[in-house]
Amino acid sequence: MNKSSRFAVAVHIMSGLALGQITGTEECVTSSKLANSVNTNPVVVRRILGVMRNAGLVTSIKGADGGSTLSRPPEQITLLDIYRAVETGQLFHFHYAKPNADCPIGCCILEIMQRVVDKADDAVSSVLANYTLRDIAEELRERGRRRWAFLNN
Amino acid sequence: MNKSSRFAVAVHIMSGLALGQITGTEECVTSSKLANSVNTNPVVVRRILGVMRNAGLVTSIKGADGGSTLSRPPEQITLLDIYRAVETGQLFHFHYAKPNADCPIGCCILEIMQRVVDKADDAVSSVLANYTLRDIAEELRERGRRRWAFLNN
DNA sequence: AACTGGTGTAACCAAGTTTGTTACAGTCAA
DNA sequence: TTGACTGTAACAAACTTGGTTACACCAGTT
Repeated sequence: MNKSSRFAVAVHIMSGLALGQITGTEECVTSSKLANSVNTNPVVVRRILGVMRNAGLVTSIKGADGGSTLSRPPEQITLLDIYRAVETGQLFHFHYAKPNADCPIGCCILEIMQRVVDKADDAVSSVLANYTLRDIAEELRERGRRRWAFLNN
Repeated sequence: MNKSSRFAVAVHIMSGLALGQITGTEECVTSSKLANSVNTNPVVVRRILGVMRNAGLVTSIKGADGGSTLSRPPEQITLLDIYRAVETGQLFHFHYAKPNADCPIGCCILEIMQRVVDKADDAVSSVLANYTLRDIAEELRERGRRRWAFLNN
């Protein structure tokens, strides 16, 4: 499958924005802070933020005290939105040289497989559509609380 | 997602074996013929056949008049079997540097995402499990018949 | 016994992808 | 004007993928 971690990193970043928002601690987060959380370079974060921005999921503010925020409330952004923004193309790839059309398999197999792939894509989409950024941010907050409680015992 | 076409090529190859089997025209197919249908190099086909063989889906015969056959009847091989054989690892990858654990997001996000990815994996698996090689080979045969009829009109 | 047409597998290359990095121009608030 | 940001280009290193050549081995056929 996808050897890219972009989706995971994008979810991480977006969860960070959502968490800052629902806790009211930070509405506008810099790429540096996000990069520190993800453990990568700020440019990598900005690259992904750019994709989110193009998809209308994120708004960025330039200049000092700049940073990024979610364009919509976190309950209105699903993992499917992020997935669609970050992953182009379908789940499986057919990009090898076109099969031999003069052959009972080559002539039709791609068409048949396309139906299967479409169904698989749909299945993944409906799973991802079930999770909103609010769900994830709430869970992160809850876990944070428990962690904090544990440290104070 | 996966930028590899291995799954599609593997399904193509296995469908070829299945079609030869249900039509009774060829029980044992050479990598050359398969490569001609896929439109690639025989070594590429043999590479994938090797994976299928390791998964117990295919039996190969060496020497002149050699080739490969399905190890089980085509109705007992699903696209999920092929997928599992050919694709290692899960649907989405987390392989970037481990997130910052001293952070309310970094500490927990991977665990949360893992649950999502598992569900997505399951969803894809149940779609793929619905298709057997017999289904596909029958459809190829049917299409072949129609094609033939059209040409003879 | 030699030939022929297959398999299995290693080695290599070119192309593409992905991530990290540096560099730099632009923007905005203090 | 300075400082802290963003956006983006350019580049490199690592890895993956697919195609190719090469070659040892194997089993019928002659």
